[in-house]
Amino acid sequence: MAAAWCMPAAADERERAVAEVAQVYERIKIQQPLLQVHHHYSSSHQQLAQSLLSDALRALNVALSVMKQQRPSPAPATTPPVTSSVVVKAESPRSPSASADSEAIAAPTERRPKKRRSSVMEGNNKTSSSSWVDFTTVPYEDGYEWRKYGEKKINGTSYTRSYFRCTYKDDAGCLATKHVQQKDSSSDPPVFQVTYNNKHTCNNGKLILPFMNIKLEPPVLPPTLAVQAYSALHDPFDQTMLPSQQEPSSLPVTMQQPCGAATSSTTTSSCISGAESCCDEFPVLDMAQMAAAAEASPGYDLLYEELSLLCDSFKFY
DNA sequence: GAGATTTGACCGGA
DNA sequence: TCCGGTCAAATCTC
Repeated sequence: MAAAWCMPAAADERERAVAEVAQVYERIKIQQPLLQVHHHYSSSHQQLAQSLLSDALRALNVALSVMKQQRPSPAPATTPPVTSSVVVKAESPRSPSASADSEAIAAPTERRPKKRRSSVMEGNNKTSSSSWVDFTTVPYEDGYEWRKYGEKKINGTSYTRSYFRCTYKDDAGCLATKHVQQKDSSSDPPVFQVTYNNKHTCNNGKLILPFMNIKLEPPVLPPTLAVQAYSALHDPFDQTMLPSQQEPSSLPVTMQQPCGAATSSTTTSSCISGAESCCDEFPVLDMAQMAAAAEASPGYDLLYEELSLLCDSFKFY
């Protein structure tokens, strides 16, 4: 059965699954700051939510690491959104007067002619590179640094779209870009659509989680940890979720027997990357407790929803 | 003064 | 021709 994991037929599904898990990881990570915003929560609720989120992020990262480890061909940094931070400023931070002044001073005459672009624009390579979309209410920093390089009013939208590229584009040749578009819906908090293009090739794939103040590196972990991750994200009594009982199209159970051995760990900077040290204290999430917290405080609905999504993502494993 | 942001122009695809 | 994405000069911030 482990062989099935390595079969090319499963590659697409695996890629999809990895992307899905990574997306949930990203969303949880991005929405963590919500806990800091809602000060009216009791400290115990905050602690609970914090704990749950930290556990979920750790578990997800472990699972992602194992999944990536088992890919048939090495595809470094193809994981979509285990990345990226969005720094969206309030509309036009520049003061109106400054803007007006600059216009009055510089506007009248034409700008100098610009250099002609090279024949192939960077963006035109997108067909062969990755692109994915995320929706978030808190487009905060998430570990990568971005530089804004443009802003456009897009037809049919009420808000301008901001364009960002990796700060290290020049230094490291990182081609990661993204654009942020606030949705028209009058939801509170506002929802932003973040579209990512290309993966980060900078920073050696390190992921910095500012909220938890730890660094995660793509770890090399024993597959048993992934099983723990799976267990941690499920009601341990819900046997219907066991992969062996999934429909035929679902992915096989492979974490216990990966194609390639993954035993050595070169990472040291975080608990998640330190496999051995984490095994003993790997969390077991109490979903009932989480649901209760969600009921007790409306703000937890989002978090609960994210974690439920997370669990769903693991059903196929 | 260096680096980041703003913003109109430019470019290519549909 | 329109539109989305990018460029790059001008401007701002530290």
